[in-house]
Amino acid sequence: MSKGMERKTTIEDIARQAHVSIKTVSRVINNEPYVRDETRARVLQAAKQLGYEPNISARQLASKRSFVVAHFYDNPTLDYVARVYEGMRNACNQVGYYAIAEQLKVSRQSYRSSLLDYLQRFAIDGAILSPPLCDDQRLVETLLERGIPCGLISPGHANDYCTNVMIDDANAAAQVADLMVAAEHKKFAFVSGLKSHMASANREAGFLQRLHNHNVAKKDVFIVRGDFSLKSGFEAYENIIQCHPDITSVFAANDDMAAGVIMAALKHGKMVPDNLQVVGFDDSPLARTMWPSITTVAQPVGLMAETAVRQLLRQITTGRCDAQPIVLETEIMLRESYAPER
Amino acid sequence: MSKGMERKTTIEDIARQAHVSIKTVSRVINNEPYVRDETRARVLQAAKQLGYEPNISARQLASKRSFVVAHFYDNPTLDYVARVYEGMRNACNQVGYYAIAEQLKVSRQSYRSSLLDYLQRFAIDGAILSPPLCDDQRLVETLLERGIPCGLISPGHANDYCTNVMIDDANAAAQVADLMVAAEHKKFAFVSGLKSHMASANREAGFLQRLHNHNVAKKDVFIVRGDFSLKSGFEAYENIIQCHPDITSVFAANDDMAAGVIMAALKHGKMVPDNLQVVGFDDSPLARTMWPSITTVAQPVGLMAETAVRQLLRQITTGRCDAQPIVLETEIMLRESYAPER
DNA sequence: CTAAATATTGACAGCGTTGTCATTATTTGT
DNA sequence: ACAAATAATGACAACGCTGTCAATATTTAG
Repeated sequence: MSKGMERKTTIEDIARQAHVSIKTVSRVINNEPYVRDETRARVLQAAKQLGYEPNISARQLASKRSFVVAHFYDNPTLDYVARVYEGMRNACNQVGYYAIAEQLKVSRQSYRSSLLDYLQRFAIDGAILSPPLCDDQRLVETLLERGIPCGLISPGHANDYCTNVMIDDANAAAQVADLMVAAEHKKFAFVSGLKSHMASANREAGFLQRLHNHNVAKKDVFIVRGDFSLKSGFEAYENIIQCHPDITSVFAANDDMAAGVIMAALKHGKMVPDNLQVVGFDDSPLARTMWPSITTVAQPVGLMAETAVRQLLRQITTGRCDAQPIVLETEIMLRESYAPER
Repeated sequence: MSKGMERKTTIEDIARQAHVSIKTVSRVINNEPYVRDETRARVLQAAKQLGYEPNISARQLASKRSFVVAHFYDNPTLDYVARVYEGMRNACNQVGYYAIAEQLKVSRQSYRSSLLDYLQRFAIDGAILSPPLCDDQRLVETLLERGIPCGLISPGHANDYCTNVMIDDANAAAQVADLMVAAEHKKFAFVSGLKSHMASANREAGFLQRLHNHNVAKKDVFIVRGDFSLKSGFEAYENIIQCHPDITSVFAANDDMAAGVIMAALKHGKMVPDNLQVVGFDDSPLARTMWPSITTVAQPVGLMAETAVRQLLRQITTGRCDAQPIVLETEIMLRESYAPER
């Protein structure tokens, strides 16, 4: 039972070694003003030498801050939640914060009271909200009212009182158009998602606009409405091959539909990418797993979360909120479903 | 800035209301002995009435326990990690514990020292290990040496000094055999995973044995080796249809390969499930997303984690370890790729 | 050069809980 | 009924840190 527990070093140890009071050490650790540079350096060195790690519990207890940032989500894929969590952890770990995740079922009547319960039990210093929660005005207000700053990931509209982090869907889709045109394709199809989904609409607009810029005629672009499901992608392609069998290039608003397109193509004897190139969106696990693997637009979900948390922590520290949306770059993951040389 | 923070009730408030000392309240809260039943009831009632929630930080600080259980994993899918996390949270939340997750890259030389670093920074009361970490003897020993009890999820071999939670792969596969035979199929194929993967081998054995029990002749069962990838499932079926075009029933050792089988079938004009029924294993998101959706064996990953944590907490409390493996039930998720009536 | 302003530091009291140990009931054995 | 055991309770000091406020340097203004 002897837990090789060599006592962890405390502020007091540092204070002794640096010949200052524990309060001064505390000031240095917390980056507070009113410490002479020379003193600060001495303390920092002692801390480093002793391998000091602050005791979070003591901090929480004394300061009444929780050093916890929570991610509230509703019903995205677990993969998405995990990526957000990882990004949050990256930002948190460096500065002694904790990240936690909590599902909040908006569909339930009582969601607001269950949020309040939660806040009662676990004090949190900040909240990260992902779609669809980030677009729930009431929810955001509830949090802000209680003095909890919020970071929104991919909000439909940027909120003036929150940190906002998003991608430029239209621009990402435009890059896909560039790619397809560069590969000398002439006839295209776009498989859209539910029209209520703002991002899908932006992707469609960006894609069409850029094709237009490349002098692709309207008649050479076919648009099919899907619902983000694999099956709807399958049906979309059945539709496409029937109406426009000469289409060689399909861009789907998400990866599931892209996979459906590929399967339908397979059924009709079309080889991907030889006879048909397909591009998706999201870089979901399926895009990697699929065979052929799917070329897709990767959203930097983890980085978005990391960025949101960083900005949020800055806001917690300074007290000032910078609502200027931060737009992160997407990346096109070139994989098997797209062949650059034809 | 006024954070509607109506002061939370403390042990002291309860003590006052119940006319006992704070220490007695502490005893009740922690379920310690040496409290008269009548007193206990009085305290409990006061606590309930005041809506008491223990202050975790203060507890941690005073008791030097962390009330944290960590999940260490290496490289499973994020989906898996998320499910484990959810299960852990279920077990933890009820009893005031916290769950955290941390990736530990075994491939890196320094993984052991990075674990020690981690343990240095975040004291934890228990660890949950999932494959492949749960089979790393050195890792487990390192943790046990430091007095940290471990719970293993799906270990290759049960460890006598840990909590072990697993499923019965052979039995689950046997149930699949029952299902297929019940649907009056006569010729079968099994697509295996990597042979180094113990679970895959068990699934194969269980499946074959049960078919044999149903008087299916050896010649009516065809085995193809895959590597868990979708592509290998695709190739497996190309192989199957070439050698035994009359096979109507395929069981794959995981869902990705099952999806590959379905795609290959599609290419060859076979409709699923009309001309071919396919069953997978794992209940991965793909099995739900796929069209047709895949009938598969669901591992209760969340429940396994929850169970492991519960047993682990019991061990932390009592100090005694019950290494008797806990075997949980799998569930067959009937979906589109299997048609019971033919 | 001196008073006032400001920068820098430290003493000390909590934060809400648990651990230790002393104290006071209650039960048990004879 | 009495001593010895055991059950039940409480007083008080940690735990490691931050907040408050007083004390002491140092700089600035006049």
